Amino acid sequence: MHQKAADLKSLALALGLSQSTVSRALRAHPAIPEATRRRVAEAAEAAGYRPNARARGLATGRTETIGLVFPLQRLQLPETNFVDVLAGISTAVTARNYNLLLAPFEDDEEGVLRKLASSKSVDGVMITRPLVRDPRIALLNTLRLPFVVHGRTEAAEPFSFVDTDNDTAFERLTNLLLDYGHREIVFINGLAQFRYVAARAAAFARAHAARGLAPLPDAVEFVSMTEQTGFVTAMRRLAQGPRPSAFLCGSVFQARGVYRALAQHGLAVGRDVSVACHDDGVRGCSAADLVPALTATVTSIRSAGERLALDLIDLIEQIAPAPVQRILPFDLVLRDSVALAGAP
Amino acid sequence: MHQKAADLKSLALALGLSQSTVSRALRAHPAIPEATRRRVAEAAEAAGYRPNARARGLATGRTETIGLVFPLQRLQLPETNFVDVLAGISTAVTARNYNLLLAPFEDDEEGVLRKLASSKSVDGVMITRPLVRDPRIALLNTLRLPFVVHGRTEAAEPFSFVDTDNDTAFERLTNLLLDYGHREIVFINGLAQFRYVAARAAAFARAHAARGLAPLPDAVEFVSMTEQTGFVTAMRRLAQGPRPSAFLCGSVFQARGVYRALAQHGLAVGRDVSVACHDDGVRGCSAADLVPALTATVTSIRSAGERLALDLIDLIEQIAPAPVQRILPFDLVLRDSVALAGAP
DNA sequence: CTGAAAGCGCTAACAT
DNA sequence: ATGTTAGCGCTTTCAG
Repeated sequence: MHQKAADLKSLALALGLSQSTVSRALRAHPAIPEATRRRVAEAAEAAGYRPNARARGLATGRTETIGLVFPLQRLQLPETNFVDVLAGISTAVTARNYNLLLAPFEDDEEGVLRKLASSKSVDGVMITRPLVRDPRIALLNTLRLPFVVHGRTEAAEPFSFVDTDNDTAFERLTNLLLDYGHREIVFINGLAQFRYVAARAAAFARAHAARGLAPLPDAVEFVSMTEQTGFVTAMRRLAQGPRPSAFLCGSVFQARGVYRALAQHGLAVGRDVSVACHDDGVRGCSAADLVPALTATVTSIRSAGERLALDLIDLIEQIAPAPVQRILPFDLVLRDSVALAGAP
Repeated sequence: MHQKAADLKSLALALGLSQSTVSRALRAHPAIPEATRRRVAEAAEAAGYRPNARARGLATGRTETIGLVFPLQRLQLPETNFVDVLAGISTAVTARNYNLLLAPFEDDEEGVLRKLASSKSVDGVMITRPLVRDPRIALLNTLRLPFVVHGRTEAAEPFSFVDTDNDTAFERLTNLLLDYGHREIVFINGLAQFRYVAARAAAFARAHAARGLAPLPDAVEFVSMTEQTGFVTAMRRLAQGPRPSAFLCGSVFQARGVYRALAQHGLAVGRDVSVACHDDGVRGCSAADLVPALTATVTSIRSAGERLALDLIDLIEQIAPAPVQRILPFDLVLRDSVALAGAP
């Protein structure tokens, strides 16, 4: 047995067939009879043949690789849901037999996108955390690089996205607190530049308006999504002016900080001050595990990641017509952190 | 302005040069005079030219892409240092202008490695968490795919690795506890199949033996590296037999669990029972932040990830001769969790 | 049903 | 210093 390169040419030679026949047989081209297909498949198996991805890509114009573009910084934060998104994406690419190219950037995201597009190293990309108005949409459209956004944004042109139903979730959370009689609600939201943060703030306002109620002045705090920020913000709000009757948080991280602040003030979550939040299902950070258990709208950011990749692949393979726009559902789970306002 | 394909051919045509000259000029080949180089560079810039990565790869046999092969499961654990490794790797590939291909697997790691090798989609790979005897080393060597291992293993053939100095770290940690007079030390270690776990256990034994001391029977617990496991294991050891005088932990996660177990038993860390551990510098999980602050050997797993990628790239570009074997240093940081044994 | 031949876009001898 | 000419390993017309 001589160790040949195990490429198409040598396979064809060994089988006494032409390269094209072997190529077709391997890809189960209809014009190839079952018998030949089998024979070729066996020879390929025996030789340990695998097509050279680059050569195939050069010939077909496709790489079966998708890219994930993200700020390097997102891996450096002490708290991040990025891993969960990545886990979902990994599941999807494994299932669909695609490769995943990680494209971190420090500041020049546009450069990275341009490079991915023109070097043809991926068939499409996923981008995350869109701004309220996000220039990447227009860029990717002109680059003609298929893409799916994790989250929505305002854009003139249509684009594909996978997003949590933030509007409804925060409307329901706000309504829940209002139903329980809370009128002084502080909403610890995320940073204002992100579209989902804006959507949540709008939902909060909408729920109040629908009942002819006005939120507290400065009801909404636009801060980062960390335990520390949740803590600091809650401490500040507890120190100044009348005590809020409830806190609404954008993430379990923030809610943890709020719990800590309340404990520090000797206030019992639920009895003294209610807390509710949105729970993305980040590993090891479940609203259910706080004490007392935290009322939350729960989704799975992991499956959002999975859908993100699956939708992109469908788009690339034209299984789905563009744009694919998907809004993921959530459950509102009542636990112990919300109680009637002004109870004993 | 007509929108040409912006490939080498059209560039060459527009410039009135041959493809090869343009190709050379773009890569600053010495035989090309500065004037031409400039002219070409400007035209390329203007046309927005970027080489087609696949075509270049096919011609050169190189992709400027490295792969990271890992069990999908590692992204699903509630506690993992994987993100930190990934952050380091991302920094390195960004700096060296390489691409990073993520290759998750469910069970068939060998299949993934074979595929990466034969499809020629990466120039080399990084593998992690080697077993005591790891079959991947031999496989990768026969596949002739350049690789660097995060961690060491027993192997007949030489291979490149980046590893923490586990032996020395755990020898020093053990010696520290012994110096403080502790004789009943429980070592909450990792799972026995991993080589670094075995190395740590050996260091623990060595430190005892050097003083003619015998560890407790069943001194070493081979369990997973989570807070929960640390908690459960410590609870068990506290319930059965004489109370250990100190706990040594493999990770801050486990140490957190030990802290919780001690609190539950009304024991004060430091005063009643000492605790020491190894701290990989995982984001948001620093030994310094526990209360009381935890004595630990500290390293940066992030920079280990960075070295891992840098060494692989050096190997690929033959900047460094194989094998590159790097053992990373650590600091032993004394904090408040270790006190003299049998003190008031 | 199968084969011959022409690319895909680039690099790298080998000329000149 | 620049051009000519083969490929790299595969897919895909186009003929038979």
